[in-house]
Amino acid sequence: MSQKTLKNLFDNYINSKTLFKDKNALTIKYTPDTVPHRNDQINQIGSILAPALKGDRPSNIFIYGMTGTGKTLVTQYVVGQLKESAASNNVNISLLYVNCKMKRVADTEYRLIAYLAGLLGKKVPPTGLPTDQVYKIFFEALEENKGVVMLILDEIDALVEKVGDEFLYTLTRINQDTDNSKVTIIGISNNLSFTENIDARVKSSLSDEELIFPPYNALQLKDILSERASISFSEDVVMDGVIQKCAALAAQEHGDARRALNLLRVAGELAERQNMEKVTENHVDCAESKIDMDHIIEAVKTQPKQSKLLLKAILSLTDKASDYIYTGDVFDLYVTFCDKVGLKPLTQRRVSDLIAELDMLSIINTKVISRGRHGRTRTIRLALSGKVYSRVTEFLDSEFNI
DNA sequence: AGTCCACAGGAAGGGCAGGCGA
DNA sequence: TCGCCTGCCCTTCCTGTGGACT
Repeated sequence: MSQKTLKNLFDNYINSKTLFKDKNALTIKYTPDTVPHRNDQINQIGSILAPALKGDRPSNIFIYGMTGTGKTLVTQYVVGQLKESAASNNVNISLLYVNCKMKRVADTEYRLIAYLAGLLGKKVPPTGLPTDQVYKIFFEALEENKGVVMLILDEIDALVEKVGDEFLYTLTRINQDTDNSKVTIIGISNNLSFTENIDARVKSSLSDEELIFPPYNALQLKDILSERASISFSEDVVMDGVIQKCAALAAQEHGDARRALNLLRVAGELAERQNMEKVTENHVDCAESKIDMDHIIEAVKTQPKQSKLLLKAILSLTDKASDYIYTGDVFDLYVTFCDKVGLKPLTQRRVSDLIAELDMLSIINTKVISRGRHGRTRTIRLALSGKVYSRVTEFLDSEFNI
């Protein structure tokens, strides 16, 4: 592209009519004024938390539901309203919200407690202190804090899976071990069978109250989308059927509202980029494959070098063999690749874990099988197809000159 | 019925970088 | 500076195992 045409492109962009009024309303950060189809849950959580307004400690709550069923949104909505009422009645309520999946922020016990202490205004170094020291700092901060503290632990299942449930036990004991503080823990989990694997003591105190958020159906998704679309798009931009299609696609995927909103937003962006005046169903189709593709490509790009090389070995083998390939073959080829690139190969044990990680990311599909005399192993198959496959191959080829 | 393969995957611990207080 | 602490990545060592083969 010459520099002149690039200037034209920018000029065109500035002069083109934008399809969006307020794109924010289609992102997950946006908190709407009302939450449709969640009245029951809002009222339940509201009545459980209401004692906080009189300075009492509400029961702990545990909330389950698949991604995009409104758990976080509803919780933040209720807690936000509660805080407003508290403020106008001169009651002190503190909110501590953490997403336990946040990388490098709250993905270990130490970091979680350090982050929480930070929210209460106590600085804790990112590393270096013994864990009990960090707890001590956090507890002191709680004691100094007059009033009820609402501790919202979002995606708590991810953290427990990673570091165990010990920290939950410590947290649930806060109210017994400290004098002034009144702490209510609100746990939010995507995993419905989460509490099956945690300590019984933790379980009983953590889930005083349990709530399950059912998936949205296509009609409910359509309502949600219509409301957000009217805020975010200019008038008469979204064609008939677009919202219905987004809702239907997301409903197939366990009723995930986040997915539905993403689809609509990306469809709008695609239409805008093509200088179209309307968003059509066709754009939704494109949005669907774009979202999936971006997700995978991003995952591949952010892998460490060893994983990328391993993936390259898997790609090369699947090119040749039409059927499954096995851990042993992959490891051998990976080692020769390492040799060529001048990288020290990892052990088979470690590679086995890396393969499991690639499986978790849905880049490959694996299954543990027994081949009788030929031992137990994992069958590995690429989970990429078409455009995604060629983009990944392209990227890995440019990364390694083999 | 017993053997044995080729790994899976758990447990423990080493080495490193980053950070603390003394 | 030193000793001690952390998380993270990795290795070493180990036990477990489904089913083809003997």
